[in-house]
Amino acid sequence: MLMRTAMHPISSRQTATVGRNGPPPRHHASGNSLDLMGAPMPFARNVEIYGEDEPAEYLYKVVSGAVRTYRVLNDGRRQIGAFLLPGDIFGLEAGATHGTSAEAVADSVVLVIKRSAVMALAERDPDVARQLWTLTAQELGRAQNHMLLLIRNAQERIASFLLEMADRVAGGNSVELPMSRQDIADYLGLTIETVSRTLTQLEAEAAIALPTSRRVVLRNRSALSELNA
Amino acid sequence: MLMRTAMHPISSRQTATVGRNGPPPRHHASGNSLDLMGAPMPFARNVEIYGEDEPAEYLYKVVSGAVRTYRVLNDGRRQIGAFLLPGDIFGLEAGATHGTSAEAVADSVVLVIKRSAVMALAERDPDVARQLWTLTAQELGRAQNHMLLLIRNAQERIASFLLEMADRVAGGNSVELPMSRQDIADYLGLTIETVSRTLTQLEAEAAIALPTSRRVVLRNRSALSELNA
DNA sequence: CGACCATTTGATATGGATCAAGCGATGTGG
DNA sequence: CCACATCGCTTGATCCATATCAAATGGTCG
Repeated sequence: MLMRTAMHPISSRQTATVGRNGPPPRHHASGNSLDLMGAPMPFARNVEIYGEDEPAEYLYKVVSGAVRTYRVLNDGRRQIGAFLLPGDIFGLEAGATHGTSAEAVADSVVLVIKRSAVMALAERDPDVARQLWTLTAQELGRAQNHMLLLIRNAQERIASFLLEMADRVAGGNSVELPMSRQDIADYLGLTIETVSRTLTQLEAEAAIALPTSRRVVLRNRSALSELNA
Repeated sequence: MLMRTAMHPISSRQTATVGRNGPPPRHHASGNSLDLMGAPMPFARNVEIYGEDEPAEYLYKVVSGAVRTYRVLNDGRRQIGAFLLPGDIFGLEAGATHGTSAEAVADSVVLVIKRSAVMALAERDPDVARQLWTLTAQELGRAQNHMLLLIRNAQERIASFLLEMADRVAGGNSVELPMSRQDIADYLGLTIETVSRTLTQLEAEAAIALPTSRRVVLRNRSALSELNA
């Protein structure tokens, strides 16, 4: 059983992790307590932002583009745990090292925030501590939902994915997907072929339209919601 | 696709949730900062400890027996997210409500701890706050591992499960499983038949022995570890 | 002993993986 | 600016792991 999956592509070679190149220049960004003192940093498509088991020196917030976090099995099978979209925070760890790897799905800009600064703040301010905890708890909730997703059939997984993306991207019923079919497959625990076929099938059933391969129009949300169970 | 699964059994009727019956009498238990002020409470096999979306008034620590946390899809499919064994803490939420349901797998004793007390403590003591966060982060790590599990084949899932249980139960190579085949199936995203067949198959391959259906002897850990990938 | 429940085993069906080829868009070098 | 190589996606044919349906076995409790 060796389901084809992206065998962590070019990324491992063209790594551009912050930690290795030294910290980015400081920069002030006003906003919520966790938006403090971050430096915006560009990452090209498929470039690694951090690797599993690397020391968690920074945490991150997506400004533009999209990011995937994932883990890889010995034999190369990849499970994408989350897609992060603008506004989403990622790479926040309670422990010393990252539990997943992260890569830019498309050309992206990411706010890079020093973990030590936030941790020091949390030490003194219970509200900040609570926010950190809450962020981790939300990620846990997402992970638990994702487990439920992985026991459903292909149509249900795709429907769920499309509804999720439509809700998060906020463009009404028309969504421009930032990720490839392979990314979707590795997020949903399916093969690229099954993803493609299922999308075609949903189009045939008039649940969606596919003007281009990356653009999806939800034509019948309630049909998708029923699949979403 | 309606994979048979335990349709949340008797439990919903014979609920014995703490919140509904009023708090248990106070009782002092010495130990780590989170072991404070808990009252031991017995739960019979298959009895609900708390339900999804119920207010999280208490957190819990297994004293003896075993507990399962799970979520259920509309159509009844159940995904067990974790088995909790003696020493494990569960039901700790950053938000106001529980994200999963919890039931006793076998007759169990559980330490019931008032959440408000712990929260108040965390407000003043950054170390306690950090511990709460760390506990949630560990659960997140488990959930991420579990997602990886769910994309593997049946043999790999079973092998991984057996190694996990053997490590946690700490009885050398011989493990008495507290849970039924149905529980295992719902934990691994398989059917009860596939679980049974795969165990039989591993026994035929001399990787394990099954003196009784609940007792598993690991005869060849390295064979199992290879499957564990 | 008999009823019940959990587990195993057998036979068959099927959803999604695998293997393979074609197609359209995008980018590159001549 | 066009021809060609490349890449991502779709479609087709077939296979296989696991689900499903069904029955037998075994262990437990009254």
